[in-house]
Amino acid sequence: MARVETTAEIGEAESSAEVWELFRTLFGQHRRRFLIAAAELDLHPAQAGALLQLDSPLPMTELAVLLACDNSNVTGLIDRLEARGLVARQPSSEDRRVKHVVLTATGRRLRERMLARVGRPTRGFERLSPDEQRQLGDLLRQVIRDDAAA
Amino acid sequence: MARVETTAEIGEAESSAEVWELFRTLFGQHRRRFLIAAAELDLHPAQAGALLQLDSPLPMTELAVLLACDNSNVTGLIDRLEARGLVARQPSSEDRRVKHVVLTATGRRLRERMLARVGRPTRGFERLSPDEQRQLGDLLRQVIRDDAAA
DNA sequence: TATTGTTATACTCTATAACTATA
DNA sequence: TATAGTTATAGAGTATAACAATA
Repeated sequence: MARVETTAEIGEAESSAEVWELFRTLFGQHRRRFLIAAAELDLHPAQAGALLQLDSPLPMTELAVLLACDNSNVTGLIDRLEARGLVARQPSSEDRRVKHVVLTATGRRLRERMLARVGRPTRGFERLSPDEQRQLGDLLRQVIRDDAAA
Repeated sequence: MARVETTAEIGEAESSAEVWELFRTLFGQHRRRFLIAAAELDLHPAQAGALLQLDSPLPMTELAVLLACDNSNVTGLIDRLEARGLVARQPSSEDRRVKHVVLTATGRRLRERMLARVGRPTRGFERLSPDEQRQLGDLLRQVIRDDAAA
């Protein structure tokens, strides 16, 4: 394995733009894995995305926010998942306008198969030492926290 | 701002699965930003994705690989981008079966507008100290390298 | 009045299979 | 024979606008 010089060793400053490019590279690779995994399970990308979001029941509107699509799309999307027996609509008892989308047992199994493909760390992450895992974890938590800060 | 205890301070081991979950969180946020940015520029997600890939000219087939979709989809996708004057088909001089997709001046400008929305680091990344930038950069390069290792 | 979810419409995406041109 | 790209087709995704039921 070739030794890779770090920016620290070279003495150059690492810009946030450079780090962002590395992230975009990983994003792209993950997106391709996601699309391939969805196709293997006969799910369209949006369907696979919805299934992954449904860790717990969600109102239609919240699903639309998470999928970053219009409310009206969710109706058809859930119609088709429902027709395949993967989800069910559960009217809310608090607000009769709201319907919660819930995974069926079949839906949960399919979600698990999807997670087996995209929910596990890649080799690159697994090969990090315990100390590096901790470093990376701390840095990512910091990024997520500061991204969320209004 | 509340102080956040790190795993190091707590003394627990950080698993690669935990780190992967943090990455998936960031991936979801980035995907939503991407979809919103594409909609703002009147681009369908696949069109925006293609534009971003076209930093340099690419054969149709390679674009299909990068977009993780069937070859036949790229034909229609590029048809529509071409109809909007964003890209052009350039027959290869080496292999007359191959066509390279090239951005027009208009296409480049639109790509730049897209990059202005998703090609810049988020606040969380910008707020990392120079030392943290270097740490994160080194860790991500290591992950990308080991992911790529056959 | 505002919000949740649906419907109707028009256009785009996506995979499959069959095809043409070139290698 | 194999590969690059296209065409045709069918089903799904997507935004917009208009709508009913509920808040």
